Amino acid sequence: MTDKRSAKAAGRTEAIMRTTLELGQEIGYAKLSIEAVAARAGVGKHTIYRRWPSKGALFLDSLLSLNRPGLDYPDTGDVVADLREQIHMAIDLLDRPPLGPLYRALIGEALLNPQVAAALNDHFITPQAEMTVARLKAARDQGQLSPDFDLDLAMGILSGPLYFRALIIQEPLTHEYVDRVIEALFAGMGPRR
Amino acid sequence: MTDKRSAKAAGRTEAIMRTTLELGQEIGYAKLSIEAVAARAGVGKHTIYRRWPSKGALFLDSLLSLNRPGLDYPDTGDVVADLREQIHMAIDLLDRPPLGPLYRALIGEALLNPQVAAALNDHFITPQAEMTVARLKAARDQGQLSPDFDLDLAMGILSGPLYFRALIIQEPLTHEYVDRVIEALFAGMGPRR
Amino acid sequence: MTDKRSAKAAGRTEAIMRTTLELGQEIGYAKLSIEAVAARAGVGKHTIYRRWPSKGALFLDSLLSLNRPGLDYPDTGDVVADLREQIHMAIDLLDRPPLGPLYRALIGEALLNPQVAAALNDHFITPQAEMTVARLKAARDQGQLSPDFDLDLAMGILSGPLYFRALIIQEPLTHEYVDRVIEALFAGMGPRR
Amino acid sequence: MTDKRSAKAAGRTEAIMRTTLELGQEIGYAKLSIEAVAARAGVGKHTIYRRWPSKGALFLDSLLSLNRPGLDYPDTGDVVADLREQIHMAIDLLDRPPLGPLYRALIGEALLNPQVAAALNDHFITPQAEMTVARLKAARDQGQLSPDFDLDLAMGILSGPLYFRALIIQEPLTHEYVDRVIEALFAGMGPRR
DNA sequence: CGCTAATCGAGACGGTACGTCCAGTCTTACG
DNA sequence: CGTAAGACTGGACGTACCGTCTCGATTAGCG
Repeated sequence: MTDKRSAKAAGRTEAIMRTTLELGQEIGYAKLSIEAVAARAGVGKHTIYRRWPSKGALFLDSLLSLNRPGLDYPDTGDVVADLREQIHMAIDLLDRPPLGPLYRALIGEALLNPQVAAALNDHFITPQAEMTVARLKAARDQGQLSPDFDLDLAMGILSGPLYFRALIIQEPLTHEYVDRVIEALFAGMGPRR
Repeated sequence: MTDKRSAKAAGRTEAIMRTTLELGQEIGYAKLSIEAVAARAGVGKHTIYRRWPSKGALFLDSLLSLNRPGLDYPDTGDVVADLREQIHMAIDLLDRPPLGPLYRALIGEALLNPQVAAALNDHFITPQAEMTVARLKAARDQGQLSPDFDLDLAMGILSGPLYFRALIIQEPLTHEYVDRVIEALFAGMGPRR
Repeated sequence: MTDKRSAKAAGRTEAIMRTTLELGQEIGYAKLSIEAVAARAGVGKHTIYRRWPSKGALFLDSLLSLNRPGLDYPDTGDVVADLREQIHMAIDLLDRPPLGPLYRALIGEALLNPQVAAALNDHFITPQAEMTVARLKAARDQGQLSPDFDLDLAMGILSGPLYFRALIIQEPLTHEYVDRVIEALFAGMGPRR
Repeated sequence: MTDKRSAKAAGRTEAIMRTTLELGQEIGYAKLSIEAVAARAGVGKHTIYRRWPSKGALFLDSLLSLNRPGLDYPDTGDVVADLREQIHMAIDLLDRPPLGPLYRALIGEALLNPQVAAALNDHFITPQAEMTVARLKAARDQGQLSPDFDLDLAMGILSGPLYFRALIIQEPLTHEYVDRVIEALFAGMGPRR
């Protein structure tokens, strides 16, 4: 039975993060200000600064507090099908409203602020990547992939094109594009197989 | 015969961009301010706002004014060798100091500011991608690649992992990693070749 | 012919001082804030900080911008009558609303802030005292006072009890009290006249 | 026999006041904060607020806790000598470090805060004035002063110039100046006795 | 002597204002 | 006319204290 103090503080923390997401959706991350979050949440600015060192850190935590569900990787025995399934879900969540624009802004902030980059990696990118790697490793262990299969490289070839298309080219991701990437990853693209 | 006025204006424009890069290297893009650039360049703020609508736009132009050299794609007849050559040069330029951190910040800004994103795409990303696509197309036309070779997909699989590693994972790129990506692109990664 | 820039700036300066006095009368000096003055005057905070280093300095200037009138000393030939006349006017102005409470607060601020104290002395207290001393000196030169009459001491004995009563004892000043002080100054209070 | 509770509480009260004076001397009254006093004294803020309603009240009490000694008026039979003696002592205490600056600040606070003004009057100014008045009254009763001698007026003429010089003009007080005021009080300053 | 109540240190909290920085606009004076 | 200089409004920054409010953890006399 946790103490009442924690209960109250946790409630406030949660309220701040909820308000951050709300405001973030309304006006966008770039125009978001700690001042406005504090005002909307009915909270003193210090209460926010006590918990997070910067707007980016607050925003990161707020986003991470959402996407706990659905991270788990299926393992049906068919590694290709599992990858498709999981990546389809991931892009449906991260590349579409309401989360898509916020996640894009979060990565933008990470590129400007090393602290945020480090936290983002530790709390989201790396765990996510490790799940993919783990699933691939299981497949390799089961003999579905060659013994010298390069797990990290495969992970990069799976994720990279999607991030590139979503963030750099700024075109929406489709399940079809994911499938083509997966296909290419395993089959290669010639010349002359 | 261009008038002297233009000459003077162009000189000023160049001076502003040079100062922007200087300051950007000293204090980082995030802490850069138009105020500071104007002061350092000995220029009125208005003179900057007359030329660029935002810090991001100024920064983009400043960076683009640098890397004109070396964009050209070689065509030795060996598409794999040419890709390696060109991509090695590209990452040497864009993923290492002094340009690396600035380019990273520029992409961060683009993710927060759609105008900058559009301009960055128009003036750098797309032209660069098109050169890769053009080189691949030439190879396809010469029969080195299968007729249904998906040019855009290949370009995404070449660039994506590099951007992913550099920007998201934030690990430095190596020639060896580039080579492994190229290898995988054409050969595929199993299962069972 | 003064330039237009000064005209505009001067107008703003005056508006700020007027607002300061308004707010000062409404909520009192202690609760006055630069923030509130700026908001009410429709002016950026920086515009105030550019002109005055502190709330006290702003308040001092604002008050001094008012009481230019009526400082002049009469000289009817009768030094006692002239002192009465002038001092009555002074206390009517400085010890009664609307100025009284503000002047009291100004002196309070001066006691807490040496910069304000110095400015107050230079711009009000000393000039005022010098006028009294000058009137006394004229009287001495005309033989109405003894040649070794101590001008500064007399000025202190005239002003001191009034300030003491107004500020320390905090009882209102009356013309009658002024008259008794003047009477005592010249006649002495015994023992044995 | 007072209870032990009081003993401990009194110790804490005393510690707070001691800390207040310490900090007041180090950084000045203006920069003093209840927060800082509490931290330095190792005491919760509440413990201070439970005892004093404001910074000014705390400071007043802290100062008053010091100058218990030396308030007593001598009565040697010679009223002039006694006044000199007592006033010399008073200015030596109140117009010189370490107490001088603090006393000055206290009066400044009183001018900004009516509650402090009232408390200062009740606990220091009035008792002190009454002692002077009492000593003068004794002299009058003994026939050393004329029967219609105005006691309050005399007190004002004694104290006023000293406060005026110390607080308004901000020049240090000297025994010699005190003597000249006393001399003028009794003898008057002309014109033509 | 043990128990209820007060007091305490610590410090979180909502709030106000601070003094600074910069954005983006506007004005003036120079060349 | 374009410019350097810089004043201007406005908004947010991150900090400092205010005075209030829990928290447990000591004490306190009272039963």
